[in-house]
Parts: sequence; structure tokens; C-alpha cells
Amino acid sequence: MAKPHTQTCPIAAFLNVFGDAWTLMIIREAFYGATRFTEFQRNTGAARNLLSDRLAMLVSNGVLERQNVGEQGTRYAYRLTDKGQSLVPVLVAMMQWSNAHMYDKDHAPVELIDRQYLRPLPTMQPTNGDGNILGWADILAKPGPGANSKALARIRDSRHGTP
Amino acid sequence: MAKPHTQTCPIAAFLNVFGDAWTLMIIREAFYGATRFTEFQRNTGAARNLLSDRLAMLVSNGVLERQNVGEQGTRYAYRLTDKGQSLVPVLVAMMQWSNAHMYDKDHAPVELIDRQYLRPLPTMQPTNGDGNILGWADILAKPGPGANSKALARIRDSRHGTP
DNA sequence: CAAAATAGGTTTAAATATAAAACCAAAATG
DNA sequence: CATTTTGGTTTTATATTTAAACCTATTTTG
Repeated sequence: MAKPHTQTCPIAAFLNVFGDAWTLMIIREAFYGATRFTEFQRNTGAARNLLSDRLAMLVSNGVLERQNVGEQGTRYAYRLTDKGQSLVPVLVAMMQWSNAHMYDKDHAPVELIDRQYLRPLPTMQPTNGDGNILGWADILAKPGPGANSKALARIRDSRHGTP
Repeated sequence: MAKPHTQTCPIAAFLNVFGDAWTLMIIREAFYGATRFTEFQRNTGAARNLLSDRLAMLVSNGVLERQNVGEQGTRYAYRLTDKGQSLVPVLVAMMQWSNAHMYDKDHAPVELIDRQYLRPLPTMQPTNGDGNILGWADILAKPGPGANSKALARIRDSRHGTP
């Protein structure tokens, strides 16, 4: 992907890395255990040149690392770094939204289950420090220490920013 | 966007709607309070033809609804439906990941704050029914009632599916 | 050990999508 | 009633994606 987003915004920054049709499919496969180029290709169906580009992009962004695995080189394994592993909440949120809204009741193709007790995971939701669930109305988007003047203007103009 | 993903998979289904550079920027703006075409255009920077396509796609997917607002028609407001509102966990997970991994320490441009107590939100994480935080290793991807044979094979072949 | 198959790509051409600007009609504003 | 705003559509140039062919090094097979 090009990087269309120049805004100083965490969503824009996220989309500059993951905002295309294939990158999160690659991440999904990495979580499901894929490590080899061919495995990603077979399981995602992405064109090989795109897959090549995206894997390199993810490595350069520190989301995956490429390890040499063959005896004489030219065999590689792509694995999630810690940075990549911490995408779990994003993937889970996406799966839960899809399961709830994209399929008829009780027709989800994949369910997320607690491995220990074999119960479905509750829907992830934002909470405050006390564990109370927060809706969007309870959340304030506050300019952080890295906000520039454009970001400040955008947040100020929104009907959801710091009052 | 085309819809490249034919897999029976909640991530693929999600990406068929949101897997491009602009759609989630539009959703972000909707959460921040934008409702009008021009407002989305100004705040995202998307080309007008693309914005037009994407808004129509989101309406046809039931994520936004288009309400007539002018007295004589041809003035419209796009608002999040309940389905759209329930994207909050996805957006929050993305923002939290970005804040943690894409900026230097204490340089996040936007922080999410509990509006009542004015404290930063804790990082959203998947939990089990008892509220215990689960890592990916604690989660099982189980074929749901809607899994077809291809989905079953993919989950079985993964190193993370039902044993 | 030779032959065949596999891994991990790169290159190329055609199809598709995006970007940017121009254009337009209806409605609101002054 | 002239001007501006809104909500688009159309057009053209550019960039990206797709699909297939191609390539070389390494493994595996017989």
C-alpha cells in the first residue's frame, strides 16, 4: 500500500501499516501458526509479489521477524515479534464484531473459546480502571503529548474531544 | 475495494468491508461526530469519488445510515447504526496498539481517557468468563456451526485450532 | 548421485483501483 | 436574485493488484 495518511492520529498510523486487504490476513495466518512463505501464500491466496512486499513491510515495521531456517540458507520462517503478538486484542475485536454482525445467529464459521474451560470468550469491551464497561460516550479522546497543531484542531473541532 | 476474500472466516469478512485505507478513517470521523459528506471529505482527505463509493458501501452494509436532513431533500447526514456503534472495541484496540507501538514513549498524539475519572483506559484484552486475561495461547479457534469444509480444513491444519 | 520437486522469490503484462480535478444541479444564504 | 454550499458524478492520469511465467538454490526422491 501507499501511505495515504499523513495525519497525526493513531488510527491513521495503524492503517498505514495494516490498512489494506491482505496484511491482516497475513497476521491472522501468523497467529494460526503459519511461518513459511508458501504457507502464507496457500492460506491467504495473496499474489506472490504482494505477499513478498507485505512480508518485507511487516518485517521492516517490526511486526514479523524473518529467521533463517534451512541448513544452507534460503529457507525462512516469519514469526510474530512481541509487537506483532500484541495485535491479539485487535484481531479478537474484529472476529467478535464479525461473528456478531456478519452472520446469521449461530452461524459463525469460527468461534473463540477459552481453552481451559471451553467457554466462548465474552465480547471484549473498553473498561475504566475499576473494570466498568465504557461506551463511546464515556470515553474522551484527549490530545496526547505528541499532538501537533493540526491534530489539536481536529480533536477540538470534533464533537467528542476534550471539552 | 474489490472483495478479494472468499474464505469463510470472520477476519476475511471484516476485511471485505473495512480492509482498505479509507473506510476505517470514515468510521473514526463518524465516531468523532462527523455526519455530512463535506465534513468526512475535509477530515479524512479522501477523494470525493472514493468517499462517495465508501459511504454508499457502508450504508448498504448497515454500518451507516443516510438520513435526509435538508428541508427539500439533497442534504444528508450519515450516522452510525447500532451495528456501526459496536465497532468501538475495534477502534479502541487499534488506537491502543498504535499508541503503544508506533510512537516514542509519552508521544502519543491522542489518548483515550475515562470521561468520568479522567484516567487513561487500561489496554483492552480478551478475558474469560471470570474476567481473567487470556493470551493467544489460552484461546482456541473452534469451528462454529457455520464452518464449511474448507474452513474446517484450514482450522484443522492450523497449529491453533481445536485439537 | 541424478532427477524431480519445493522454497522463495522476481518480472512482466493486463486489469483494476485510486487521485485529482473539472463539472453539475439543487438548495441554502445574503 | 446572485452567490455559495452541498452532494455528488465524470474524466483522465497514475498507481496498485492480479495472474502467470520465470528463475535460482536447496531438498527430497528414486
